[in-house]
Amino acid sequence: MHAHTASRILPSRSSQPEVFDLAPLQPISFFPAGSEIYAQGEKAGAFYQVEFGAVRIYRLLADGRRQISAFHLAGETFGFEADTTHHFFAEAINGTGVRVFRIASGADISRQLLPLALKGLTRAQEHLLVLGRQNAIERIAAFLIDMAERQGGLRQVELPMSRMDIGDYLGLTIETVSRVFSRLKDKGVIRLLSQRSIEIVKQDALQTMSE
Amino acid sequence: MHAHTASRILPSRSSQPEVFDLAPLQPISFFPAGSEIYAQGEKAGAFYQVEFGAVRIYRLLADGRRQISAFHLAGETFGFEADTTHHFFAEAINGTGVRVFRIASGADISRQLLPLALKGLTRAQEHLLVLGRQNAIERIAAFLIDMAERQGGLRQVELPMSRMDIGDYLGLTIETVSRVFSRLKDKGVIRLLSQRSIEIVKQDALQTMSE
DNA sequence: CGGGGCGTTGAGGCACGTCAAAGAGGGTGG
DNA sequence: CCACCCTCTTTGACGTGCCTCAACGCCCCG
Repeated sequence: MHAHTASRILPSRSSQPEVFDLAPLQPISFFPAGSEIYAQGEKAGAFYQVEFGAVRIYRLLADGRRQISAFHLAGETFGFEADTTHHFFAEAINGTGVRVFRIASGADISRQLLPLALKGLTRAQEHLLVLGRQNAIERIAAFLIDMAERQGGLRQVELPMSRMDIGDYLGLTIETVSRVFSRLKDKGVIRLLSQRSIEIVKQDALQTMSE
Repeated sequence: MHAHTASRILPSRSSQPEVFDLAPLQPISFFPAGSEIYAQGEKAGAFYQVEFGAVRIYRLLADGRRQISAFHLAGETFGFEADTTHHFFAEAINGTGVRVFRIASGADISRQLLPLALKGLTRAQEHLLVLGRQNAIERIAAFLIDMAERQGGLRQVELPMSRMDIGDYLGLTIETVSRVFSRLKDKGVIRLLSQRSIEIVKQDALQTMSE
């Protein structure tokens, strides 16, 4: 874990701020783009709250195939594990500020953690439906709607991650992701403002496609 | 919820028995094959421990496509939710005995529930890798290994669910499931003892295929 | 012994993956 | 400030693994 502690506190864009009373003034660690926050097999014992930036949680197969199980944006919490070992990798996608909450041995924070764990469980199970039973257009539509909701439901949505990340999250190749984006653009459902920023033009059409 | 309370307590085949001290003597409810334990949208407020039989947790798309997010065998616990509403359906696959633990309002059982929620979260995230990045043979191999481990690691594995259930769990059609079973049989990796019972002949080959 | 659900097998099609090449940003150094 | 370069993205042509549609087989239970 190679983190630089930030000298000043940067503002959080959190849409759902979560406060933990066990340690009110944790310092913020800064992780450069692409840097590792923790690795699979590493000892766990903390949890993390994104202050700014974005994080990807993933797992690898021996031949390099990658599945991103979750993205975490500003305000969201991640990193708690079933046992004392991390089962996944966590990396900063862009320059990312993370508040690290070390769990003091003996401390019981199950009350705070349980709702977060349950929310994560529901999210993961819903994502199973996407990966198991939806086609490429439906996957992208569901992804865009989810990203829009997590950014406050605005029409303009920032995508902090690459096409490769999106593909590895949705179980698709970068080419398929790119082609579906183009098809949605041609249909007038979305506009590509820049490579990492889209505008949802026809919210209802997108909603219909995601079902 | 149409359950018949069992008149006698049947033995659990649990490999990982879990005991909750909040209510030591819950009665067992019996659910016939195919019956609903709870439905999506229903009010939550309990959790469930399988005594015997098997349960499927699933979600539906509007057009009937189904994704089973988890199977629960004897000894396993399910049914806790992030908010007060169920996000999934739960059905008995075969005749199934379930111990229902109602959560008294105000009671704090987060200490007991958190490890279960975290284990479920890890399981779901690992299943995401299977659905997102593995092909049909790898999915079936991983499924059989998982079922074998959960039944004590024996060579003979009981599959309480239909091919359709397996397909809806692995994101495959029944035909593909059946074809992969046949290919594994032809290769001598497994033997089909009956439709719902297989023997793992080459454990190591199966392990290799699942990676 | 007969019916019905579940499972298996085959033939053909299609959605997505693979391979390849060109295009678009954006970051850096001159 | 601009030009270059590197990486990411887009687009096209083609291949293939799984799905779809169809028929048959096998249990299991009456």
